[in-house]
Amino acid sequence: MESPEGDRIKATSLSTPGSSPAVQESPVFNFISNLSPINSVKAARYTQRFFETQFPTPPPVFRTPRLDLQRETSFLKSNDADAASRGYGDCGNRMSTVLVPCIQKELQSCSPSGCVDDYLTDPVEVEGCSNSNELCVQPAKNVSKLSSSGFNSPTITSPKVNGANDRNSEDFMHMLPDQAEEDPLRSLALFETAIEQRDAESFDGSHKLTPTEKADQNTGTQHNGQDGSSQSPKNLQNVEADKNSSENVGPVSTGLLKESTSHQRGIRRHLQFEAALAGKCITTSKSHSSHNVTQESDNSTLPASFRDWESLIPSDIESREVSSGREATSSSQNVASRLSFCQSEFVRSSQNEESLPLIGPLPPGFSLHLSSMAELMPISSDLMPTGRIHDYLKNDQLDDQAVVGASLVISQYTDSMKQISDSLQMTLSEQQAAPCEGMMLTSEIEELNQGSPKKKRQKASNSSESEDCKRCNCKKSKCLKLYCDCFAAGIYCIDSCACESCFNKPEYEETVTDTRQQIQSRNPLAFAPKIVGHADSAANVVEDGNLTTPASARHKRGCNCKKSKCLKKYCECFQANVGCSDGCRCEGCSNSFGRKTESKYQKVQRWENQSHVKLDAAANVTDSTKTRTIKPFSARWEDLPDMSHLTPLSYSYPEAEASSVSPSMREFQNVRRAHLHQESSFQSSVNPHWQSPMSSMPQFHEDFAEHNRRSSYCKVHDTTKEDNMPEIQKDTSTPSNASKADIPNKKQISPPQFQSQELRSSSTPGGLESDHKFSWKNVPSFPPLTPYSKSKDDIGQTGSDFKGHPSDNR
DNA sequence: GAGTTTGAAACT
DNA sequence: CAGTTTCAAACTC
Repeated sequence: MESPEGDRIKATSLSTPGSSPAVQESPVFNFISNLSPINSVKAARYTQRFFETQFPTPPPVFRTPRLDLQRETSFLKSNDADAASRGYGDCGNRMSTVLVPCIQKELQSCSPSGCVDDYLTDPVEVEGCSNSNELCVQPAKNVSKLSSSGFNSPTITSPKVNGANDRNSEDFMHMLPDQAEEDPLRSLALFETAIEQRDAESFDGSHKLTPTEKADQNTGTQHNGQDGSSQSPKNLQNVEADKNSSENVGPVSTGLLKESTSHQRGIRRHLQFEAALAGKCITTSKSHSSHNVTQESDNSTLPASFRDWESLIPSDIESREVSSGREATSSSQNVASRLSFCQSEFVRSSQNEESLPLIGPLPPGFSLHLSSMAELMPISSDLMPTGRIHDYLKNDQLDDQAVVGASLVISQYTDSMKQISDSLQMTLSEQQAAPCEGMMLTSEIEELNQGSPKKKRQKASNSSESEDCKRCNCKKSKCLKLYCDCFAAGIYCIDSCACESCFNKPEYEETVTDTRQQIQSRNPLAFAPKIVGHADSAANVVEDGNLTTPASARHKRGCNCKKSKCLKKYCECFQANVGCSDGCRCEGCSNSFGRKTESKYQKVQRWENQSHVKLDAAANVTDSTKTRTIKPFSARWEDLPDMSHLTPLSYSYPEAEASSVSPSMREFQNVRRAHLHQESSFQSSVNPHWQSPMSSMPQFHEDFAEHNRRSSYCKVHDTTKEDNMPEIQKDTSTPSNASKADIPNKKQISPPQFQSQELRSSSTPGGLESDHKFSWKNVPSFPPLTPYSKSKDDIGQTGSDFKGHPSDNR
């Protein structure tokens, strides 16, 4: 555990020449810092530098393959594609870039508060540190989770404690912030001691854990080789390794770690996205003054579940939490409450602020994909009283006025903290386990968690959002195969899942990662969205008064339905509310959202024409051919809205209609949905939760919003994906033989107008011959599978299927 | 709620 | 690559 401390200290001193100015040494500053997480910045900074000096290359957690980046981006793109890229694959670059201004700021202002501000705005600097310091482990884990959606990042299982968690530090930390207010002198002394020891030992702690982490990872690797197929996941052993390593760190924290680490991690995993949103919530609502200030300050009691975001605020609070496992554990539910609360707050606020990306309530388990959102969320230092304190303390003006002013700020700070803490705790029971829009009550949640899997499932099915808030029910796959919807979606299973022997949990992160890697090795796009949609296809064109909404979204590989005729949810295309394409191998396709081939569409047209004939016999000749002549462009899905008035049904959203109509009616409505989706100018399958930057046309925003209100935010597996299809995938050129879409291809740029045409053609699966000229040339995701593009007529399909009375075609 | 059907995923 | 098996969701009764 010997470390080249001298070198590191040198490096540290170089980067922070003014690390100990008069301000920091002053009692006033100590006291103030004692009441705020300012001091943590110092530790984090040290660890960051330690990392920088010790490891020239970024930690392996940054080695997220581009594919994963795409996947992650698919979830983030809706918010901010650029930000997403910054938050993920470019995190290393980002780190390097943000570090410079941060250090510059430090040089400009040696005040810790200033540093806090810097850290709050440059969270990635913390992330760059992947080593053992508590303040760095969390960021590292955060990064790990960022890439864990790809499950590619090695698990950083190092304990969340280090040498910095010495007795004095812990005592000092425990005082914050309430006790400090009551006993400033003691806190002052403890703080000074803690600072001194941290300065001297933070490197030791980091150094201590570095080999431990390595050993830990090696242990995991060995286990991987030993029991790749073992029933007990290797992560279990890693967990043990964690504990062992933690014991090496320090006796004070080890026991507490054992108590809390597992639980905290589990909770944290489930709340990652919420934590991210919480961070964003704070950012968003920074103008809301005390409320948000308290949210931020309330971190002092937040357990690990919140630290993913909290890591952006490097603070002794973290180590305090770790050292106080009891506190962390007991408050974990509060965290969930707070986070959920903040999530909803954020959603509301984000919807009111144009500058913010539109994010709806997110499904639970988004952790793997959205944990990186925290990185995208600049944290305002305005929320922290440190900035205001800094105003008092800057220029080393430590006169009485400064002391009084700073004390006032601190007092307000602590008061608001308490208030918000109370208010947030009230939301706990309602928000904690209500993954989908908080619709489940605490009693329901408890019942759900206590009951059997079936009971869980039943409960879930009874909940109002159950239809969309899908939870797996895996029995044998251990939720480690694509059979598992959660796993396939890149999310962890949650309590509401009814799965058995589930390993798709944060505790088995490494197992999940390895499994995922294996699957990806077989199929690099196995975790890519199955539904690819061109959001910009929303550029509906009004042709001849008809809205030509291309059903751009398609199943990437296409379905292979044989008996369901693509009219049931067995069909992935139908399930995703997308039409079948020529890439589908389905037989007897009657997908109401769009059939595979043209012939079926012509039958629809015939049906439409027949309807016209019936209603307007005087104007139209009964000959359907003549009808087509009258309306030459009617052979398009876009024209289907015209016949909406001929149908006895009024459109209702799928979720609303599903439960209130008979099966036969439902299928008929499915048919109607095919064109009503066009009517609504957007496919329902287009992700209502994550607005793609590509969907820039304003008229669709309302559609999105409306759909957003009506549909659950938990449709992770189908609809969420398509709109979030990474640009690189959306525009990816796929060889014609890449029917399995296994090969990511180079980006192909096509003229907008051409794409529009192409998309239009895609909206008419099985469109007219004239439409085939587009031939998916630039829609590589749906390669023309000519062998399967045989006419539906050959299959013997009848137009009656589309008339909405297929009832049960089996 | 149990059993059946279905098609994707996994396996050979 | 094709055929088979496994699996979990969808569906039916």
